Amino acid sequence: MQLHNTSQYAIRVLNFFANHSDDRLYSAKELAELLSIPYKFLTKIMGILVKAEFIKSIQGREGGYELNKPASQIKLIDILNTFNDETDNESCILGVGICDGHNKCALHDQWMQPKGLLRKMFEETTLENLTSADCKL
Amino acid sequence: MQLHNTSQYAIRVLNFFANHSDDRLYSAKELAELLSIPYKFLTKIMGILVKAEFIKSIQGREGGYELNKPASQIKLIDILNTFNDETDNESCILGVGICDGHNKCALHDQWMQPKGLLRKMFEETTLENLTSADCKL
DNA sequence: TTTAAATTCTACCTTAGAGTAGTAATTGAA
DNA sequence: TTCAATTACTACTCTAAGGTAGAATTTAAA
Repeated sequence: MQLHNTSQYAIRVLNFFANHSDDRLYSAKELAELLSIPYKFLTKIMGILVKAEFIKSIQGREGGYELNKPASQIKLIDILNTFNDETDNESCILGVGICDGHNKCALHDQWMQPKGLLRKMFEETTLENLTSADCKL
Repeated sequence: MQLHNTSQYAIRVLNFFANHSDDRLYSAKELAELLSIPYKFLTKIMGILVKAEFIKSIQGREGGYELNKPASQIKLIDILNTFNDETDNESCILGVGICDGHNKCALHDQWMQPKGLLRKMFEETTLENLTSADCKL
Protein backbone atom coordinates (compact mmCIF):
# COMPACT_ATOMS: atom_id res chain seq x y z
CA MET A 1 0.00 0.00 0.00
CA GLN A 2 2.34 2.71 -1.14
CA LEU A 3 3.26 4.89 -4.07
CA HIS A 4 5.82 3.81 -6.64
CA ASN A 5 9.29 5.14 -6.08
CA THR A 6 9.22 6.99 -9.38
CA SER A 7 5.96 8.71 -8.42
CA GLN A 8 7.46 9.79 -5.11
CA TYR A 9 10.51 11.21 -6.87
CA ALA A 10 8.38 12.94 -9.48
CA ILE A 11 6.15 14.60 -6.88
CA ARG A 12 9.17 15.76 -4.91
CA VAL A 13 10.86 17.20 -7.99
CA LEU A 14 7.74 18.98 -9.18
CA ASN A 15 7.07 20.27 -5.68
CA PHE A 16 10.61 21.64 -5.58
CA PHE A 17 9.99 23.64 -8.73
CA ALA A 18 6.66 24.88 -7.39
CA ASN A 19 8.48 26.24 -4.34
CA HIS A 20 11.34 27.76 -6.32
CA SER A 21 9.64 29.85 -8.93
CA ASP A 22 12.55 32.25 -9.05
CA ASP A 23 13.38 32.90 -12.67
CA ARG A 24 16.17 30.43 -13.16
CA LEU A 25 16.82 26.93 -14.40
CA TYR A 26 17.85 23.96 -12.28
CA SER A 27 20.11 21.28 -13.74
CA ALA A 28 19.69 17.57 -13.16
CA LYS A 29 22.94 17.61 -11.22
CA GLU A 30 21.63 20.25 -8.82
CA LEU A 31 18.30 18.51 -8.39
CA ALA A 32 19.90 15.15 -7.74
CA GLU A 33 21.99 16.65 -4.96
CA LEU A 34 19.28 18.79 -3.41
CA LEU A 35 16.69 16.03 -3.41
CA SER A 36 19.03 13.07 -2.83
CA ILE A 37 17.85 11.22 -5.91
CA PRO A 38 20.30 9.06 -7.91
CA TYR A 39 21.47 11.29 -10.77
CA LYS A 40 21.04 8.80 -13.58
CA PHE A 41 17.60 7.78 -12.41
CA LEU A 42 16.59 11.40 -12.04
CA THR A 43 17.53 12.22 -15.62
CA LYS A 44 15.37 9.34 -16.75
CA ILE A 45 12.43 10.67 -14.76
CA MET A 46 13.01 14.23 -15.98
CA GLY A 47 12.76 12.98 -19.54
CA ILE A 48 9.32 11.56 -18.77
CA LEU A 49 8.21 14.75 -17.01
CA VAL A 50 9.31 16.77 -20.04
CA LYS A 51 7.42 14.52 -22.47
CA ALA A 52 4.37 14.75 -20.22
CA GLU A 53 4.74 18.55 -20.42
CA PHE A 54 4.97 19.13 -16.68
CA ILE A 55 8.51 20.40 -17.16
CA LYS A 56 10.21 22.46 -19.85
CA SER A 57 13.85 21.66 -20.63
CA ILE A 58 16.54 23.88 -22.06
CA GLN A 59 19.32 21.87 -23.64
CA GLY A 60 23.01 22.60 -23.89
CA ARG A 61 25.43 24.43 -21.68
CA GLU A 62 23.73 26.62 -19.07
CA GLY A 63 20.60 24.61 -19.73
CA GLY A 64 18.31 22.98 -17.21
CA TYR A 65 14.70 22.53 -16.27
CA GLU A 66 11.78 24.67 -15.19
CA LEU A 67 8.05 24.22 -14.62
CA ASN A 68 6.08 24.25 -17.84
CA LYS A 69 2.77 25.33 -16.34
CA PRO A 70 1.43 26.97 -13.19
CA ALA A 71 1.61 24.85 -10.03
CA SER A 72 -2.13 25.26 -9.66
CA GLN A 73 -2.62 23.30 -12.88
CA ILE A 74 -0.71 20.17 -11.86
CA LYS A 75 -2.74 17.67 -9.87
CA LEU A 76 -1.21 14.76 -8.01
CA ILE A 77 -3.38 12.34 -9.94
CA ASP A 78 -1.94 13.61 -13.22
CA ILE A 79 1.54 12.81 -11.97
CA LEU A 80 0.57 9.34 -10.74
CA ASN A 81 -1.12 8.51 -14.00
CA THR A 82 2.03 9.45 -15.87
CA PHE A 83 3.89 6.72 -13.99
CA ASN A 84 1.14 4.09 -14.18
CA ASP A 85 0.55 4.32 -10.48
CA GLU A 86 -2.70 2.58 -9.73
CA THR A 87 -5.49 5.07 -9.11
CA ASP A 88 -8.23 3.17 -10.86
CA ASN A 89 -11.15 3.71 -8.54
CA GLU A 90 -13.36 1.13 -10.14
CA SER A 91 -11.16 -1.86 -9.53
CA CYS A 92 -11.58 -3.81 -6.32
CA ILE A 93 -9.15 -3.71 -3.41
CA LEU A 94 -9.20 -7.52 -3.29
CA GLY A 95 -8.68 -7.83 -7.04
CA VAL A 96 -12.09 -9.37 -7.73
CA GLY A 97 -13.20 -7.43 -10.82
CA ILE A 98 -15.42 -4.41 -10.40
CA CYS A 99 -17.14 -3.78 -7.09
CA ASP A 100 -20.35 -1.87 -6.57
CA GLY A 101 -23.15 -1.87 -4.05
CA HIS A 102 -24.84 -4.92 -5.53
CA ASN A 103 -21.85 -7.00 -6.46
CA LYS A 104 -19.14 -6.48 -3.94
CA CYS A 105 -16.09 -8.10 -2.39
CA ALA A 106 -15.76 -8.97 1.28
CA LEU A 107 -13.86 -5.79 2.06
CA HIS A 108 -15.95 -3.43 -0.04
CA ASP A 109 -17.87 -1.78 2.80
CA GLN A 110 -14.80 -1.06 4.88
CA TRP A 111 -12.88 0.18 1.84
CA MET A 112 -15.39 2.79 0.67
CA GLN A 113 -14.46 5.52 3.10
CA PRO A 114 -10.65 5.45 2.93
CA LYS A 115 -10.87 4.99 -0.82
CA GLY A 116 -12.97 8.13 -1.07
CA LEU A 117 -10.48 10.18 0.89
CA LEU A 118 -7.55 8.89 -1.13
CA ARG A 119 -9.35 9.72 -4.34
CA LYS A 120 -10.10 13.19 -3.01
CA MET A 121 -6.49 13.73 -2.02
CA PHE A 122 -5.07 12.71 -5.38
CA GLU A 123 -7.70 14.47 -7.49
CA GLU A 124 -8.02 17.71 -5.59
CA THR A 125 -4.46 18.37 -4.49
CA THR A 126 -2.33 20.47 -6.83
CA LEU A 127 1.30 21.42 -6.45
CA GLU A 128 0.05 24.78 -5.21
CA ASN A 129 -1.70 23.12 -2.26
CA LEU A 130 1.35 21.27 -1.00
CA THR A 131 3.24 22.44 2.05
CA SER A 132 5.58 25.10 0.76
CA ALA A 133 7.69 26.11 3.75
CA ASP A 134 9.82 24.12 6.13
CA CYS A 135 9.09 20.83 4.46
CA LYS A 136 11.53 18.07 3.69
CA LEU A 137 12.67 17.99 0.07
CA MET B 1 -1.51 2.31 -4.38
CA GLN B 2 -2.83 -1.20 -3.97
CA LEU B 3 -2.41 -4.40 -2.02
CA HIS B 4 -0.03 -7.10 -3.15
CA ASN B 5 -1.58 -9.91 -5.10
CA THR B 6 -0.58 -12.42 -2.44
CA SER B 7 -2.25 -10.34 0.27
CA GLN B 8 -5.44 -10.16 -1.76
CA TYR B 9 -5.41 -13.92 -2.26
CA ALA B 10 -4.69 -14.54 1.41
CA ILE B 11 -7.54 -12.33 2.59
CA ARG B 12 -9.94 -14.00 0.18
CA VAL B 13 -8.91 -17.49 1.28
CA LEU B 14 -9.14 -16.66 4.97
CA ASN B 15 -12.46 -14.93 4.44
CA PHE B 16 -13.72 -18.04 2.68
CA PHE B 17 -12.89 -20.15 5.71
CA ALA B 18 -14.49 -17.61 8.03
CA ASN B 19 -17.72 -17.94 6.03
CA HIS B 20 -17.60 -21.75 5.82
CA SER B 21 -17.13 -22.85 9.38
CA ASP B 22 -18.95 -26.11 8.72
CA ASP B 23 -16.91 -28.89 10.25
CA ARG B 24 -14.98 -30.03 7.23
CA LEU B 25 -11.67 -29.55 5.50
CA TYR B 26 -11.13 -27.84 2.16
CA SER B 27 -8.34 -29.02 -0.12
CA ALA B 28 -6.10 -26.72 -2.11
CA LYS B 29 -7.69 -28.09 -5.27
CA GLU B 30 -11.16 -27.07 -4.11
CA LEU B 31 -10.03 -23.65 -2.94
CA ALA B 32 -8.20 -22.94 -6.18
CA GLU B 33 -11.35 -23.69 -8.15
CA LEU B 34 -13.79 -21.90 -5.87
CA LEU B 35 -11.66 -18.77 -5.58
CA SER B 36 -10.13 -18.80 -9.07
CA ILE B 37 -6.57 -18.71 -7.77
CA PRO B 38 -3.80 -20.56 -9.67
CA TYR B 39 -3.43 -23.91 -7.89
CA LYS B 40 0.34 -23.92 -7.56
CA PHE B 41 0.45 -20.37 -6.33
CA LEU B 42 -2.32 -21.10 -3.86
CA THR B 43 -0.44 -24.03 -2.32
CA LYS B 44 2.53 -21.74 -1.83
CA ILE B 45 0.37 -19.18 -0.05
CA MET B 46 -1.32 -21.86 2.04
CA GLY B 47 2.08 -22.96 3.27
CA ILE B 48 2.75 -19.44 4.50
CA LEU B 49 -0.67 -19.17 6.14
CA VAL B 50 -0.03 -22.47 7.93
CA LYS B 51 3.38 -21.35 9.19
CA ALA B 52 1.84 -18.08 10.36
CA GLU B 53 -0.75 -20.17 12.23
CA PHE B 54 -3.80 -18.65 10.59
CA ILE B 55 -4.58 -22.03 9.04
CA LYS B 56 -4.26 -25.61 10.28
CA SER B 57 -3.38 -28.25 7.72
CA ILE B 58 -4.12 -31.98 7.77
CA GLN B 59 -1.73 -33.89 5.57
CA GLY B 60 -2.28 -37.01 3.54
CA ARG B 61 -5.28 -38.47 1.80
CA GLU B 62 -8.58 -36.85 2.87
CA GLY B 63 -6.49 -34.03 4.24
CA GLY B 64 -6.98 -30.32 3.72
CA TYR B 65 -7.12 -27.00 5.50
CA GLU B 66 -9.23 -25.30 8.14
CA LEU B 67 -9.06 -22.11 10.21
CA ASN B 68 -6.69 -22.38 13.13
CA LYS B 69 -8.32 -19.70 15.28
CA PRO B 70 -11.61 -17.83 15.56
CA ALA B 71 -12.32 -15.34 12.77
CA SER B 72 -12.62 -12.63 15.40
CA GLN B 73 -8.96 -13.09 16.23
CA ILE B 74 -7.56 -12.52 12.74
CA LYS B 75 -7.06 -8.87 11.82
CA LEU B 76 -6.38 -7.66 8.30
CA ILE B 77 -3.18 -6.03 9.43
CA ASP B 78 -1.86 -9.38 10.71
CA ILE B 79 -2.41 -10.86 7.26
CA LEU B 80 -0.74 -7.96 5.46
CA ASN B 81 2.26 -8.06 7.76
CA THR B 82 2.69 -11.74 6.99
CA PHE B 83 3.18 -10.86 3.32
CA ASN B 84 5.35 -7.80 3.88
CA ASP B 85 2.64 -5.54 2.63
CA GLU B 86 3.57 -2.02 3.60
CA THR B 87 1.54 -0.84 6.57
CA ASP B 88 4.29 1.00 8.34
CA ASN B 89 2.49 4.06 9.57
CA GLU B 90 5.61 5.94 10.47
CA SER B 91 7.17 6.00 7.05
CA CYS B 92 6.40 8.86 4.74
CA ILE B 93 4.17 8.65 1.68
CA LEU B 94 6.84 10.46 -0.35
CA GLY B 95 9.61 8.20 0.96
CA VAL B 96 11.44 10.95 2.85
CA GLY B 97 12.25 9.23 6.13
CA ILE B 98 9.92 9.66 9.08
CA CYS B 99 7.29 12.37 9.00
CA ASP B 100 5.76 14.09 12.00
CA GLY B 101 4.21 17.45 12.75
CA HIS B 102 7.55 19.23 13.06
CA ASN B 103 9.49 17.53 10.31
CA LYS B 104 7.20 16.73 7.47
CA CYS B 105 7.11 16.11 3.73
CA ALA B 106 5.19 18.26 1.29
CA LEU B 107 2.23 15.89 1.25
CA HIS B 108 2.11 15.18 4.97
CA ASP B 109 -0.91 17.36 5.81
CA GLN B 110 -3.08 15.96 3.02
CA TRP B 111 -2.00 12.41 3.81
CA MET B 112 -2.90 12.41 7.50
CA GLN B 113 -6.63 11.85 7.14
CA PRO B 114 -6.70 9.05 4.53
CA LYS B 115 -3.77 7.42 6.28
CA GLY B 116 -5.71 7.40 9.51
CA LEU B 117 -8.70 5.74 7.93
CA LEU B 118 -6.56 3.13 6.19
CA ARG B 119 -4.82 2.36 9.46
CA LYS B 120 -8.18 2.05 11.18
CA MET B 121 -9.49 -0.27 8.49
CA PHE B 122 -6.49 -2.59 8.61
CA GLU B 123 -6.12 -2.62 12.38
CA GLU B 124 -9.74 -2.84 13.42
CA THR B 125 -11.20 -5.12 10.78
CA THR B 126 -11.19 -8.84 11.58
CA LEU B 127 -12.37 -11.69 9.40
CA GLU B 128 -15.54 -11.64 11.46
CA ASN B 129 -16.31 -8.08 10.36
CA LEU B 130 -16.07 -8.77 6.65
CA THR B 131 -19.15 -9.06 4.50
CA SER B 132 -20.29 -12.63 4.91
CA ALA B 133 -23.25 -13.06 2.58
CA ASP B 134 -23.64 -12.43 -1.11
CA CYS B 135 -20.09 -11.27 -1.56
CA LYS B 136 -17.73 -12.20 -4.35
CA LEU B 137 -15.24 -14.92 -3.44
C1' DT C 1 36.35 27.36 -33.18
C1' DT C 2 37.05 24.78 -29.35
C1' DT C 3 35.44 23.11 -25.13
C1' DA C 4 32.75 22.09 -21.26
C1' DA C 5 28.25 21.78 -19.24
C1' DA C 6 24.20 20.32 -19.95
C1' DT C 7 20.04 17.28 -21.89
C1' DT C 8 18.77 13.02 -24.52
C1' DC C 9 18.85 8.34 -26.03
C1' DT C 10 19.66 3.43 -26.01
C1' DA C 11 20.88 -0.40 -23.75
C1' DC C 12 21.81 -2.85 -19.99
C1' DC C 13 21.84 -4.75 -14.88
C1' DT C 14 19.45 -5.83 -10.39
C1' DT C 15 15.74 -6.91 -7.46
C1' DA C 16 11.32 -8.40 -5.84
C1' DG C 17 6.78 -9.93 -6.77
C1' DA C 18 4.11 -13.31 -9.28
C1' DG C 19 3.61 -17.66 -10.89
C1' DT C 20 5.14 -22.59 -12.48
C1' DA C 21 7.22 -27.34 -12.28
C1' DG C 22 8.48 -31.38 -10.28
C1' DT C 23 9.13 -34.26 -6.62
C1' DA C 24 9.13 -35.84 -1.77
C1' DA C 25 6.46 -36.89 2.22
C1' DT C 26 2.18 -38.11 4.48
C1' DT C 27 -1.83 -40.82 5.27
C1' DG C 28 -6.40 -42.92 4.84
C1' DA C 29 -8.95 -46.05 1.92
C1' DA C 30 -9.30 -50.08 -0.88
C1' DT D 1 0.24 -53.65 1.47
C1' DT D 2 -0.64 -50.98 -2.24
C1' DC D 3 -2.34 -46.80 -4.11
C1' DA D 4 -4.23 -42.44 -4.77
C1' DA D 5 -5.16 -37.99 -2.77
C1' DT D 6 -3.30 -34.83 -0.40
C1' DT D 7 0.22 -31.29 1.80
C1' DA D 8 5.25 -29.76 1.82
C1' DC D 9 9.48 -28.53 -0.21
C1' DT D 10 12.90 -26.84 -3.54
C1' DA D 11 14.04 -24.70 -7.46
C1' DC D 12 13.06 -22.48 -11.35
C1' DT D 13 10.88 -18.83 -14.92
C1' DC D 14 8.68 -14.45 -16.07
C1' DT D 15 7.75 -9.62 -15.61
C1' DA D 16 7.97 -4.93 -14.19
C1' DA D 17 10.02 -1.58 -11.22
C1' DG D 18 14.24 0.45 -9.90
C1' DG D 19 18.52 1.84 -11.15
C1' DT D 20 23.14 2.24 -13.93
C1' DA D 21 26.42 3.03 -17.98
C1' DG D 22 27.97 5.19 -21.81
C1' DA D 23 27.74 7.66 -25.75
C1' DA D 24 25.27 11.21 -28.76
C1' DT D 25 23.49 15.72 -29.08
C1' DT D 26 22.87 20.53 -28.00
C1' DT D 27 24.49 25.05 -26.90
C1' DA D 28 26.69 28.97 -24.73
C1' DA D 29 30.95 30.63 -22.88
C1' DA D 30 35.84 31.21 -23.43
